[in-house]
Amino acid sequence: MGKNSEQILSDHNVSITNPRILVLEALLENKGPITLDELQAILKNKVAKSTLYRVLNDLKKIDILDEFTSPENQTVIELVLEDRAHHHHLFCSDCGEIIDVELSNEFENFLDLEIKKIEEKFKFKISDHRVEMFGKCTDQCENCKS
Amino acid sequence: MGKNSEQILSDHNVSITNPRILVLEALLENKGPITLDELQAILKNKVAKSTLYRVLNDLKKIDILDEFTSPENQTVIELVLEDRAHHHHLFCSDCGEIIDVELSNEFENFLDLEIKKIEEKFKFKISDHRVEMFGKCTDQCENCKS
DNA sequence: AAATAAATGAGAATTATTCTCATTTATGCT
DNA sequence: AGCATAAATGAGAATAATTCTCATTTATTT
Repeated sequence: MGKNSEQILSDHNVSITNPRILVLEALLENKGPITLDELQAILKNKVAKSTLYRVLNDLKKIDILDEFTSPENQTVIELVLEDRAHHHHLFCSDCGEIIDVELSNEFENFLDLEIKKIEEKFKFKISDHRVEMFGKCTDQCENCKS
Repeated sequence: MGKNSEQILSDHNVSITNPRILVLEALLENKGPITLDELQAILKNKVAKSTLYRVLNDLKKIDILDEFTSPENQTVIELVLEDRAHHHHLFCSDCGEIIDVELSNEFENFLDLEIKKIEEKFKFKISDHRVEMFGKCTDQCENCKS
């Protein structure tokens, strides 16, 4: 099984505190992206709202938290540990579900070539990229059943 | 030269009003993505803030406005007229510049194949996608010179 | 040109996020 | 283990972003 939250914190030289542990545990348990609203609901009465924002910023600073915005303009966060493979996201506009997706190595190689071309054309140094896909899940999804 | 703003509005069956024209003209003039802050600055004293938000929502409803969030969490908007080629975005973390990028047909075809695989695997119907690239522009950029 | 429906401006209300500061908790040292 | 110090937290105030309200103005239809 994966690292526990205290391990993660000490690995990154930040102090081990209860709110940080609670946030990390919630994110580890969820496995995958989660909206800020959902996380707040999970941690209600356990972590003060201001502290939650602070902890999330702390995790961003030590580079283990990815934050992005859903097509519905919801803030979405996701733990990115070293062992997580590079991946992308799939959004369902019906139920709001966000799914981690891995694309083939073949594809990623092709994209890397494209990126080299872009770097030359625009005199850029590109350090990262993200592919987002938008659509609807059909019927097998928990959320859509409701 | 491209369509004028009144044309665009009537093409989409929405009434032609001054605030809408001003917003469209600002977006047409800018050509490319613009942050909400920048747009607000351009339209200060010309369009009320509440009206600006409303107009942007109107444009989204008629599907000619794309909104997304920069890595710095800035709201970014961009006019998407029918004649705009499908494209992606390149973000500079130094100066905040956002550049429209077109990727090769070859690449888009490859990506479409990948997307078909994803659709099967996750039982999704994918209607759109977006590739975002993050990096730094080197030295030729207006903003970075300052 | 009048009647009706829709859009606007101004600011209030709401929501999201950051900040302040007194108190609590973690860490390093002995 | 126990103290001293620095860091983190909770609660709510402050700020920023967005939506809402409603009286007035502007478009549209006839």
